Amino acid sequence: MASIKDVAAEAGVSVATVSRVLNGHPSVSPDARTRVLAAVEALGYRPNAVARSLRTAQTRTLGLVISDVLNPYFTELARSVEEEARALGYSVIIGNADERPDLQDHHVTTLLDRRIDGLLVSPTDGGSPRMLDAARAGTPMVFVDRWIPGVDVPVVRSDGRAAVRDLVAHLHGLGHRRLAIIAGPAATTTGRERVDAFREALGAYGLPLPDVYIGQGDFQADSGRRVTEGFLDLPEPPEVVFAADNLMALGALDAVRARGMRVPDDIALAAFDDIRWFVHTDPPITAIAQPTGDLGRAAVRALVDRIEGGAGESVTLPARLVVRRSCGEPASPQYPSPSPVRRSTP
Amino acid sequence: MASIKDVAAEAGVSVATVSRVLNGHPSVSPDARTRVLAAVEALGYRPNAVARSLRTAQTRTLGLVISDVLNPYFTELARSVEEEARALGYSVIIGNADERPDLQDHHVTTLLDRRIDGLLVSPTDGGSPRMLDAARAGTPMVFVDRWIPGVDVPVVRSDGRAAVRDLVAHLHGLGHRRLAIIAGPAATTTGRERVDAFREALGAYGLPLPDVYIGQGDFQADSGRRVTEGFLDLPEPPEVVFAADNLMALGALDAVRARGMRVPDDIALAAFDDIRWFVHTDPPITAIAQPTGDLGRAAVRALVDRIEGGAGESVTLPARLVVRRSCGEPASPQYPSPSPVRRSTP
DNA sequence: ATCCTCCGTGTAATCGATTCCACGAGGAGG
DNA sequence: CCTCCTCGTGGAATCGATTACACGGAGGAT
Repeated sequence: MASIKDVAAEAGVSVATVSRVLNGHPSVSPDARTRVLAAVEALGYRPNAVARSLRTAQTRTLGLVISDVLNPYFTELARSVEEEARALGYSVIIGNADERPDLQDHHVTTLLDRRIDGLLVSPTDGGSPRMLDAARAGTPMVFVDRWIPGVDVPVVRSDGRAAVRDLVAHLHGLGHRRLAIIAGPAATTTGRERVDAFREALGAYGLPLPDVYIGQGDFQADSGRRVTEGFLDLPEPPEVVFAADNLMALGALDAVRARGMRVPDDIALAAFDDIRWFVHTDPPITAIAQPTGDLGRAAVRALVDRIEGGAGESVTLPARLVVRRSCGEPASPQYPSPSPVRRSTP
Repeated sequence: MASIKDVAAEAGVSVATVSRVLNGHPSVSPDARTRVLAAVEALGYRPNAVARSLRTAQTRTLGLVISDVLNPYFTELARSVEEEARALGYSVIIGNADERPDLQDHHVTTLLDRRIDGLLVSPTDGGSPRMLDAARAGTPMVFVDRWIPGVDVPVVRSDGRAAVRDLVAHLHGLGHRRLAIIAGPAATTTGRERVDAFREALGAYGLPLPDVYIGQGDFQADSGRRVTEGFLDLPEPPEVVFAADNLMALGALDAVRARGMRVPDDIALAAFDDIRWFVHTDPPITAIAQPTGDLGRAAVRALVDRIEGGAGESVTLPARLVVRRSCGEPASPQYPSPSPVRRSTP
């Protein structure tokens, strides 16, 4: 593959001049510029990004470590991240942690070894040593969706509290009183927060959230299935199951169906994270939708800001409830469904 | 960040010795080895992959350019590719083309600029100049899922012909005679092949595939919606719609529902590419499933083989029909459904 | 005792870019 | 006519690794 030397030889100038032409420096004569450009064209030359990165100590690359690519929420996040990064002149390398701390560590390490300019992380656990070291060492970093308390890194996330209150209001209005939740891993902030928000919202109606109605999941479909089976085996099973992510909702649906029971007649179902398929499931699933695209874009902007010496501001965006039929018929009798319940923040 | 020089200074040896320890060369005294390792530990040193790549002219990185990350089929493919690559000591950088030739070109270019060791592509179109140049220049390359005829590059894909025949047999057995297809872009091999296979299978039953029953889609949900609306507006609408990918099936479902019609009573639906949600849609969707994970793994093995000087063999794996309820009740009366129709290749 | 062979180690070249510095030519100003 | 800038350009250092080559010392063979 042609190098800058070949171009210089072909154009009859020095490598310095070639470099100047390629980087748009002003002091190059029109003549030299033309000859260099012609040589570049003739040789099909493309600058070696590896060499350039070594010299300039920047890669114009962002690392994104997500918890699970198979989760549509994260795929969408990844897509918006790449899009915004591209618009700002950066590339993105994605590392998929599959909810496994060891894999997360592996990806953080490889990304750091590649000297990415900044790191976007949705941590799977309390924080791997490698990640904390990097944060402390000053690697530009931003947490997205999930974060690690006590680490001084900007966080871009969405706040589901209001939406969870709306959901509980909706469920209470439908007459449901025994509500259960399939929680995410306690090591993640989203795992804990969604339970807290749910408990708090229930409290406002004087409803308890007994321990047996808190199932421990891991954001994967299988755990949703397992936990739901446990709920159904209870002497007094819940009337509603709220899954803390879309994959666990899928598992819950599997479990309910395997018993020959029906949603919402026998048991109601709601989920955190809205996905396109929820419109077409049987029945359509009521869910809390995050502004995923906005989250991804905001995260990239915060990170690039940090890279360029800024502070990198934390951002919190509201989630919203999307009512469908999986919790019982909404007030308005027939499809198309009424405008979703929304809480107007005063 | 500490460099190899710092480690050398700390350990009281030369950089050559440090490098030898790090790369496991035999001629290093136990004493030197210990001191180097201690220095590495003390400084938290990690080798700079950029510098290493420049010197060795290899990055131990594979590029994967896929057509659409939001399509679960490709996410699953990407996941299995990364998994296998990791097992073989490679990293993967994913480029999402969003079915846009210009974006595909952008990613191929950036990946090549980074001097990835090999490229895995699922081409969006007839082949961008950049890609063809790379193939001709000898960049190790493997096509996966889709390919470009006439280019001398191994292809790893699945053959859906047998499964399509099974599908048509199933549909014919259910009494359907007017079958339509939502095709993918004609520029892609999968776009053309699925139509051909469908036509051929219909031919075996003496059924025609009139042009009005071939809708032109682009593998995105919107096109599925649009094409289906067109079908429903026909004086004689089809009894079955076969979508050439899962996103167009989603669009078709949207369109049918918007008309207040029902699947399969008013119109039957089948899709290419099975996804987990198809079990829970209303109704569960009959689909042709590709062995996605195997495809991804085989593609990586073929590519790494090429990188290491081998020939890189093409691989074709069979797809299979998964019968659900979206085309009408299957022979056996009640859920759980009977074993899927399968064609035993003689 | 001499010579040859390893073995462990260091010096320096190298990969492909960027960029500081120096230099020569040419124009402007005194 | 001499001096001083400016401009375009080239030479060479540099980034952080790997690795060919040279070298000194130890040990074995003769």
